[in-house]
Amino acid sequence: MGRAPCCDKASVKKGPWSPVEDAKLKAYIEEHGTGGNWIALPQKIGLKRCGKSCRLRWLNYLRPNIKHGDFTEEEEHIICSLYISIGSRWSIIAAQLPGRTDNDIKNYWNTKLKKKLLGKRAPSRRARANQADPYLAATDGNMCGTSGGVNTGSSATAATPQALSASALERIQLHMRLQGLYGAFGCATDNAAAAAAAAAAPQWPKLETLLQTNKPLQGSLPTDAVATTVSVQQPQRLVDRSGLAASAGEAAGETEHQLNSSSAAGATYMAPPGSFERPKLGFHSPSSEAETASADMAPCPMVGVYGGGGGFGPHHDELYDFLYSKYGSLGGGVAQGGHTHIPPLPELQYPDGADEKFSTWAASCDYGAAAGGHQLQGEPHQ
DNA sequence: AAAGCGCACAACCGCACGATA
DNA sequence: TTATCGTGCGGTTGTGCGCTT
Repeated sequence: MGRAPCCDKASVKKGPWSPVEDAKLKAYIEEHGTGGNWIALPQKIGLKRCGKSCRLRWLNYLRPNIKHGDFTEEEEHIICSLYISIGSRWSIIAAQLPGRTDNDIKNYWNTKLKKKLLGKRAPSRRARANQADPYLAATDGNMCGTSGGVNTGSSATAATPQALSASALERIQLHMRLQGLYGAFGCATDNAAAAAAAAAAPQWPKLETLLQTNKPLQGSLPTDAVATTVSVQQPQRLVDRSGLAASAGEAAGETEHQLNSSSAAGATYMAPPGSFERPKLGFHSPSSEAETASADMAPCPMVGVYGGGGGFGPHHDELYDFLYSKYGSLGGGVAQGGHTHIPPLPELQYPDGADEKFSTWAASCDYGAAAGGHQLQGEPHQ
């Protein structure tokens, strides 16, 4: 059974708002409020607009104290941190940036920040219309399904065993880039350089650091967002943005190459010794939050805290499903789900001297590494 | 000069969810 | 309990502008 449309699409005006329409809407709402009914509002004031359109226009452009224009570095930093933590929950991110709207942040992320941090250019829409998704192509269709249509609609779209959303992949890349993981683990051929790169990479602090510099965060995040924010390490050196940007820029090409080439070539996320069971993702309770806050590096909540319902949202589960489906049958691990076609992978090998750093990362990462950690091996594996 | 292209931003679309009758 | 409605959200598309070729 379909839903009735929210308005008569034949009789509503679409497209850009005129100053007259803006003035009407603004004047009415400032005097009467929305009346709790956006659908009825346009009729009341004689606008040939859909109620949803009115709401969007008010929330994004007409309501007081809306900030437009350039984002500050601090804002960029918060967006980046929260994106890594909670994914594309723009409304939650927007709640941390007074005056910014979710739409604004979403656009800013998609058009500027993502490119700045991940160092990749989004394919043009023409290109997107004419060619397969670059990641799909680069990964033999196994790494992620992204471009238009694949992941349309609800954010709760379940990941297929072999598909990873663009958002999830971006978060892995971001996290890895910020952690300097590629320097530490991406290529085992130069351990000294890798260790140096890892040492130079920005570390991730516990929640208080962010709270101290971003007061609105406190008490305003939904439960799961708080949990996730606690669980994921915010960039520690809030002062080190230039370094962050620089390392992001420097690493961009190389990282992209490594990720793509390793993925494309049968890539070796290397399973840790022992089984790879899929732990249940769960909330980080307030009590465990207090517990983790006392640690120098806030540990991953998936370590030992799997209880309860909820979770870290579709992106986390999606990531885990992907990893699980790909490597669940390895190393004597559980073979649920019938993913028996997964080819055997080489034995686990940590690069010399990297195991300590890797386990640190694995313990503090919530991308599915908590069950023992996974490693992106730079050397292609066929 | 003009066509092609990329980018940024505004707006739309469809779905999920909660409230309510 | 179920159908309907309104709202909020995230993903996608449309469009105008500026730069490049």
